[in-house]
Amino acid sequence: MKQHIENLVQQAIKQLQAMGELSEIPAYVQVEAAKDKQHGDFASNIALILAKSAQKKPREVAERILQVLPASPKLQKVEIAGPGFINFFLVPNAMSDVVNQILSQKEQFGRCKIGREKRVLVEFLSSNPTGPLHVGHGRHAAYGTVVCNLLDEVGFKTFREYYVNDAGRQMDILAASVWLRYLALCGENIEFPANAYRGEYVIDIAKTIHDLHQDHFRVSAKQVFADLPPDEPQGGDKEIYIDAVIERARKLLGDKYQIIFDLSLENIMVDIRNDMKEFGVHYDNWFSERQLVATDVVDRMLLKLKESGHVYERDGALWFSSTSFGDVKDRVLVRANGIRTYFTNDISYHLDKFERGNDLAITIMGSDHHGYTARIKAAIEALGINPERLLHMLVQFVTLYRGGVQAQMSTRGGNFVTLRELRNEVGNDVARYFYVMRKSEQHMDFDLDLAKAQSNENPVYYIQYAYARICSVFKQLAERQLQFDEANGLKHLDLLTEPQERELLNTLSRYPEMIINAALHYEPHQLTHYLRDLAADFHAYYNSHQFIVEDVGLRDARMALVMAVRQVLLNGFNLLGISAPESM
RNA sequence: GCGCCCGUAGCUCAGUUGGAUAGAGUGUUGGUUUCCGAAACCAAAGGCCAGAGGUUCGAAUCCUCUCGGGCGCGCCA
Repeated sequence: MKQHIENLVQQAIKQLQAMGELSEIPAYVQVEAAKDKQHGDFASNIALILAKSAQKKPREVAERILQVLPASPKLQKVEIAGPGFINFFLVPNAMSDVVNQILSQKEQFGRCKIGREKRVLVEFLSSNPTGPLHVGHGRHAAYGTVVCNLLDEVGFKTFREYYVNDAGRQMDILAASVWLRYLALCGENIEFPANAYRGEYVIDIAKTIHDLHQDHFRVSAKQVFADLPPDEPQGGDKEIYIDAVIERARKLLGDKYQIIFDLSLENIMVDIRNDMKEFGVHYDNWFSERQLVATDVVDRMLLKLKESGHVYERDGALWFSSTSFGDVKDRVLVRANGIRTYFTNDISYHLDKFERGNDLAITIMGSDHHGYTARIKAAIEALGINPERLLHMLVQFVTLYRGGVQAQMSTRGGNFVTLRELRNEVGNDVARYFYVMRKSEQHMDFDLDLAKAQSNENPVYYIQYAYARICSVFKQLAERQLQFDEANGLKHLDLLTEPQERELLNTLSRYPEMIINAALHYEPHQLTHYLRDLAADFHAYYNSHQFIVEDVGLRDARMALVMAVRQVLLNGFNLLGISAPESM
């Protein structure tokens, strides 16, 4: 409908241009749903925009547009208001056709092809596999999934990937932590390093290993700690100390070190995969940094970068002059000790993404890493790839609130730490919905009391209740031995003239454009807001009119409308990944 | 110190390339059920869009500055 009116206006101004009354016309005509019912159903500010170049008063321009505006059976009246807005009033059931569309297109309603099957690799979450996922990660998982769903819905081909950072120092710290816990289980007297991973899960992994291999990896505590530098509590440096512990573990364990390392990694990854599976988050690929490093892609990348002329040596290290591409300082690729940085591997990973034939690569990451985007884009550009093909979406932190006060989030504190605990407490649907109902770059307060409220306060139940209510109406119809005749309903859509029905038709017809907007801006919250609106329109309708009435034509028409509402709710739920309960 | 993000109702937040009287939820107050599910609906109250300048027909939105909050600025990942 919006499109229809835009076309009419477009035709009108083209004609005026042909008549020499307008010099330049804008690339597109802006028509939007009027906020105030007194302003009709749609409004356009086109006359205000054209006024300057036409050197006329806005209202005069509007007059001229109206005079040449093509007639349409959908329009009841068109008028000029305020400083020069053109308000369009539709005939009472101009929108009713949308019911027809929804009921015939079903789950296809809202899909389109503007993505033109472009391939988009979306990397999200990608946390270090050094522990279970916590509540902050949940937001990444939910946001990433829904963004992908939206992109697929408008015709892109997404590929969902988790980059497993299994190659860095953090992993060695984990392996060492597990080993020390394991030694304690063997009966050794272990002083746990200040900088080691202290979570319960480390002990669990150690137990698993001990159950499996008994004392196979046992070394006396005396050997482990002999001649190590002092740890932080003893006045030393915890970083230096933990590195020394790792070195010692490698030396004492030899080949067995890798077994501990792999078992630790495997345990964490199994946990993360299960967590994601339970949360309904699907990945097409789990991309291992270690496997990446094992290929020649890093070497090839470095060669290409050198050929680009933006690489130099200084202080024994190899540098990339990212400042040539707008970064604030140059970055090290290969350290003086010969070891490549995380950055180097990551550039290679990104090169690989594009070599795999993706048109676009989206990285969803924590906003605390925003300083990282400039250098990686710089590297991509240096490699001859258009940096606009790489997009970074930032996700802000999550703060939990319980009883109005901030819940403890530290690893030590007993309250929520993990995503799994949150899901168990509030349920997957609520967690999913809450995570995406705020703009991603907005810092989020997660109110646990609200999330757990099985009542009117909870926005998830509000929209699910609308769905269940509609299902209930159809059950009621059957109980009264009545049939719903869809064809008959569609034939009588012109009977839907109540204000609540108009409102509902209006909201339903907004759905496709809302999906496009949400997808193209990577904003799932637009969908949650829309569903809230739709549910509210339905509840208002429900409370003011009976659907199951004597008049068969009216009854079928109303049932058709309500069925269309149910379909759109379902489509939205599917995109969000929440359930559609037929009763609650 | 430099850079990025943010500041909208008591609270949590929308506000789509600048548009008409800035909107929801929640909370507060009052009302609605012989009727398909009251997890609902209706109504009232609640605002100097952090502050000050500027751009123009028109600013929550764009520019500059100030204040206040978050996050970055490793040969870590």
